[in-house]
Amino acid sequence: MRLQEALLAWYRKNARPLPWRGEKDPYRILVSEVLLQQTRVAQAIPYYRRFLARFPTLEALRDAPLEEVLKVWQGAGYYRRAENLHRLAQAVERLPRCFAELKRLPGLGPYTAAAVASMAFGERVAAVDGNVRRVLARLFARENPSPKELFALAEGLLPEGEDPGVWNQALMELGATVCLPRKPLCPACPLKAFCQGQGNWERYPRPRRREAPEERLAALVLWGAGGVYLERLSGRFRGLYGVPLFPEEELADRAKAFGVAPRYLAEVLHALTHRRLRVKVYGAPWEGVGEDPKGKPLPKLMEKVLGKALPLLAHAGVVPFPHAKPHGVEPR
DNA sequence: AACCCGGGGAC
DNA sequence: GTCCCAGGGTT
Repeated sequence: MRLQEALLAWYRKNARPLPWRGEKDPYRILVSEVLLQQTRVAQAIPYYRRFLARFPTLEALRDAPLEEVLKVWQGAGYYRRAENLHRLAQAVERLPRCFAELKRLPGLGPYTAAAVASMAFGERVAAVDGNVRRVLARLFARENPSPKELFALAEGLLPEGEDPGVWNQALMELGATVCLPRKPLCPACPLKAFCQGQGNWERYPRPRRREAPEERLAALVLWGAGGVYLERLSGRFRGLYGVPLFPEEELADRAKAFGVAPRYLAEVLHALTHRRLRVKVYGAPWEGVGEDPKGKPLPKLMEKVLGKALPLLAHAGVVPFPHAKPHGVEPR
């Protein structure tokens, strides 16, 4: 048990003071864990505060319209998380108290269910996130450990008679602050005496790279009375709002469907992890009634698209919104 | 187990 | 540009 004591002693001294540290309210723990899915701590913190200020309880979240939930989530990314959280609030009266049942809730996989079960309810279950995966891969010198193997290794490390929630957090904290992906601080590591990957950290876990293929899209900015045409997006960015976005080759069909003759305005590049989006932005005056995009939850890509299109449309003689001033984009 | 999905930001 | 973040879901 010396390894456990070493890590816990280190954690007590070095744990970062995060807003959810020591939190016992299961709902608040749930919100923090969902926000932290594939999201860095520093980015999640302001959303955590904002979300709980607006939706302090499961009931408050349940009674809120989805659009408002998305609005609070705007900018955090992975908007399905917000949808799932909202669905979850409407599906259960209160949060289930064990890992197996938590895992059945929408948006809760093995990691989040284990995190909530251990931190909120003290269940003795290992939470394996990206940090823990890296720590364990190095500690046990595994190049490509499977989720099953990682879970078994993590279970084996769970200390007796200690708070499993604290232990899980300690392991993650080590990965987040010492056992770093690129430049691990091995000399400062409390587990260096136990680490089988010492000196070969770059082998564990073996990095696997995937190429991000390019996707060619077109966006159509239609300017009518009162603003631009916005629709609820489906597929990518599902749940948020934006101008029509579609494969480039569909431009003619879409323009015809709207009865407009679009002209090319600009090109926007947007990189996701697995795709590089190359978006040609087209604009056209439009007969319909548009909206002010300011009040809608928009993904970053749409902010880029509108940021380029609106000043150019203004230049083309369409009346812009007061706030849609050209910011740095000079029309030519 | 393998693969797909997806926003953002640090570097 | 690359990498990966306190992953989830489907096949």
